[in-house]
Amino acid sequence: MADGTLTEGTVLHADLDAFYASVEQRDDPSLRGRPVIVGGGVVLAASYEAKARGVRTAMGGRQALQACPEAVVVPARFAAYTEASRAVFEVFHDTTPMVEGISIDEAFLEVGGLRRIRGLPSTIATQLRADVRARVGLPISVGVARTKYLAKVASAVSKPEGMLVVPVERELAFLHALPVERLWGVGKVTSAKLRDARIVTVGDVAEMFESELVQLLGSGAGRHLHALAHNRDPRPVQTGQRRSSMGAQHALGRGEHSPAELDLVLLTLVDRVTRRMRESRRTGSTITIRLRFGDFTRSTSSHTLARPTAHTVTVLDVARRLLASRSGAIKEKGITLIGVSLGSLDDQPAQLALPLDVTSGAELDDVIDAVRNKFGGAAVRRAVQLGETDPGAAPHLPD
DNA sequence: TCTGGGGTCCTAGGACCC
DNA sequence: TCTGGGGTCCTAGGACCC
Repeated sequence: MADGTLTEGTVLHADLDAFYASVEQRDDPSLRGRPVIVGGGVVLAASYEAKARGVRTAMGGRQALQACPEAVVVPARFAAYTEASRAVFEVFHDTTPMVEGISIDEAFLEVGGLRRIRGLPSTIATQLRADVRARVGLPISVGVARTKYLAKVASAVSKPEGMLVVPVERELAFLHALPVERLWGVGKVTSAKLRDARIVTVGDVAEMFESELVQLLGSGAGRHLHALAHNRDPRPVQTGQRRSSMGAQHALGRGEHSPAELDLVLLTLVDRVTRRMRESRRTGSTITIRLRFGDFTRSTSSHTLARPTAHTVTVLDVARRLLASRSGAIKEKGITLIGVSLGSLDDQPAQLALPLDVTSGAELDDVIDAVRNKFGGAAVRRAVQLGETDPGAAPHLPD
């Protein structure tokens, strides 16, 4: 760069700070400056005041209150977080068209093409933080670097409410000083394996041969970590990424749960997922149920349909059979969580034109005839039209 | 003091196909 | 009587992320 001795990367990683807790503090001034915990059973989010006293995300609620008895515990308001996220992403999109959302509260932004109109990446990042604060009222941290991964590390290091630019010339020095746990993909298990092998910093990882890491961690994780430790991360910021599965889950209390109760939970979950899918005009063909048992072990079972669907009854039927296939384990160990998800997502609105699963043209004709006889030709045309333009709006037929 | 509610990606074996 | 190499899909489980 002509106007500085150090070169700026063009990838921004923007990450809202203590997102859920910050929304609560924004909406209720009495919570500002105080330790706030969102969620009861486990901590979904903790404000920085609470984090300073040792409260961590995913911690048990009672443990959190032991660490910080003066904390204010508030229930989660997911609708408010979704709305806040939407508003923040609007600011992102006003900053650059190249936005890749990663989760409800973070995104990558490519700003390399904006130099002439908006200035250096660091200038854009500063403006972005001010804009989010002014327009949405939330604190956000931003990392600036040449690669996505490094930008993400930089934003994490800069928290809370900070900003960190890692100049290209200083990438490796910055990276190698960090603990291995900062590497994307190093969690509890991998961290323990690495530490057993006396690999403590990213620099330690960088000194190893790729083959050694592969031997230690398997080929996928080994190669991945080796690349990250050398800051090799060629992935560009990509817009238009679509989710590949959609699901819903529900934690059950310990103790007995009758089959009727489990079936009701299952129905509620299936209804939630399929409704969301119809709203976003997606269908899916692989149905997975996820269970957690009383001893905290887990299992999943899945079934793939011949054709994708978003039809409640079709999915429910499969989910019921999958659940029934695990009834032995449920009886034996007790059940504490049920989840349902649909994968292999697809856009197939035609499949939803009629919310009935038919497997042949003849069956489809029978259905259409039945509808025509009962409701008249106008109803058929309207259903088909709705199905083509907005599958989620296709009316369900009465029994 | 036990433990939300979403997601992604990887591995590995078996079935099946050419 | 012996029997390769490669590919894809499905299922189950595990690690990890926010």
